[in-house]
Parts: sequence; C-alpha cells; structure tokens
Amino acid sequence: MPYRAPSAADLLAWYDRHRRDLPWRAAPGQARDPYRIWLSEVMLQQTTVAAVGPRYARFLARFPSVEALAAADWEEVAEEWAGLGYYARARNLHACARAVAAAGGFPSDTAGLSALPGIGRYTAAAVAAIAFDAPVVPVDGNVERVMARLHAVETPLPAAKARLSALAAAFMAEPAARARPGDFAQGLFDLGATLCTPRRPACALCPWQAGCAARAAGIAADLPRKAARRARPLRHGAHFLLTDEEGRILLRRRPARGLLGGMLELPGTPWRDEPWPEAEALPHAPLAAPWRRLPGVARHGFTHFELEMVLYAARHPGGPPPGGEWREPAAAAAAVPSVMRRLLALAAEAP
DNA sequence: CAGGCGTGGGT
DNA sequence: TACCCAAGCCT
Repeated sequence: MPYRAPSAADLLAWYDRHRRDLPWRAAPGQARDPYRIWLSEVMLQQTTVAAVGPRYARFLARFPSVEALAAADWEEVAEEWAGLGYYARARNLHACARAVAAAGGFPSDTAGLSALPGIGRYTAAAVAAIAFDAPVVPVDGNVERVMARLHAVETPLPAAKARLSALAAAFMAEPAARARPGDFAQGLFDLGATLCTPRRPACALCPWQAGCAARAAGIAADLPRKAARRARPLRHGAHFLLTDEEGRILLRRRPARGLLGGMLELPGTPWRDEPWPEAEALPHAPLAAPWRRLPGVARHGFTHFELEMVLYAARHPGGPPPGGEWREPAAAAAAVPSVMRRLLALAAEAP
C-alpha cells in the first residue's frame, strides 16, 4: 500500500461520514452549549459512553443549566451522581458550576477553564475545542492510543504522555484542523472508540491506515504499551442495616473528602486488611441492639482494593440515631454509591 | 511522579 | 474468574 501521510482533512472526511450520534453532540451547524459539553466531558472521565448516556439525560433534566446546578444543594447533586463513581467529580462539578454562574459564564480559553475545579488539561482542551472551536487538541486515552500507533511509539505509558501530546498537537498546524477544532477532536475520539480500539483494531477501515507506522510494522494491537499494574489488596468491613417499624433504612453521610466523600452509606466499621470478628464490629454499630448477622458476604471492587463486607441487621422503632436519617428502601438504593447497593442486595436475598 | 479515587462491561 | 478498560483530576 502506498504511503499517505495522516492528514486532518482525511480524518474530518471520515468523521463527517461516520460520526456517532451522541446525546451531548450538537447536530452539524447547530449551536453548542458549553454547559452541556462540560457536563458530558466530566461525566465521561474514565466512564464509558454506554454508562453515561442515560445518566446524562437524567442529570440534564434535573439541572438544565449551570445556574440551576449552582443553585442546587449538595445533597441533590450527590443523589443524582450516585452510582457513577469518582465522586470528587460531582463535588468539583458543583463547585465549578457555582464559580461559572457567579462569573456569568464559562471561560472560552484553556487557561481560564483549567483554573476551574475538576477541569484539568484534557477537559479544558475538550471544552475549548468543542464548545468554542479553540485551536487545541484534547488528549485522552483514545488520542494517546491513536498517536502511539500512528507513530509506532513503543515507550510505555505514562512516560510517553508528553510525546503523544506533542504528536496530537502537531495536527493543529493544518488549516483543515484549525477550521474545525471541535470536529477534529471528536473525530479522534470516534476513531479511537470505533476503529482504533484497544484490542483488535479495525485497521482495514481506518482513514489513516496508509500512514500508520504500527500497522506497517504489524504491532498496532500491541500499542500503546503500559507500565505493569500493582495487585489490589483485599480489605474487609462490617456494616449495619437498621430499619424502623415501617421498613425504612438508616443512612448516614460520609466525610466530605476522600473515598466516597460526601455520599450516603450504611453505617459500618472502617475498612481494613483483617476481617472483623463480631465482638470488634458491634461497637461500630449506630446503636446497641440485638444485631443478627445476615448470611453471605458482599464484594465490591474499587480501583485500588477489593472489599469484602459482612452485614448485620436490627430493627429500631422511633427516630433515627444521631447523625443518621431514614430512607425508604427504593430511595435508599437510588441515593447510595454502588458499593452500598451491594449490601442492600445482600439484605434483599437474606431470609 | 505515583498513588488515591468507582463502576460496569467485555474477554 | 480475573483481569482489562473507559472522553482524568488532584495531591
């Protein structure tokens, strides 16, 4: 196959034919709403398009504008974000909305965007390019993979990041890219998501196949190389399902920062390397009661450790213990992170 | 720079 | 099953 240098024009032509129709994507020629683009970018951080789709629509229906989001209480935002993970995103999203609303709108350049909470190098470039057509190339995992293959970069990530960013940025020297920075960025995303995939890339369909060094060398599927991961330790916790006479469940709010910061949970012990014998666990219960251990365990995988939890149940008529609040079972499940839903599911299975 | 920080789907 | 992976950010 004759060599043909990868060009922005070729990618844009491919994008015009094969672009994905996504909820946060304005139709060609349609006005672009910075709020919607920013929201989608934050939701999509380390989160799949499939997972974001329905949550994006729901979030937008509840908070239709940056002003509406800014005016909301944290408790509402937390509930709406529950289950999406990486909860610092929701905290930063809320803080960012308040800053933007106070300023009267979003900055249109990467420097201004980067100064906002939860907006780093990637998201600043993405919003600037997609919402404002600033001549920048956002570099996410897709773009790193495409660049690593295009130029057969064998240096493992993350060491190769700077070089891959420079290779991506070089495309903005082309007038075709400068004319449509937002579409160029999204073309790179779509190429990475649909053809230049992590395994089994569909090189035969790629608009850049004739200029791809990794394809020429037969190593496309092996790139980008990555540093080895560390093993995840197993940790243990014990949690408490307290219900009132109407079957409502006791929840409490976690500290504002750190793991699951600011989210609701079932009361429990800290999570540690050793299992919790009953005598050590019960002092962590929200109150003294005839706690009974439910059969089985609930497991949940976090990014950096695996968690195994046991569950104790008891009934407590009257008001909630200090620091807690009653929730109907369905509302509780909707308001808590997924790790806590595992416990609710375990309780639902129990006899 | 390395590590903390979630979750669900694919293989 | 046990990984790997996804439109990263912050410290």
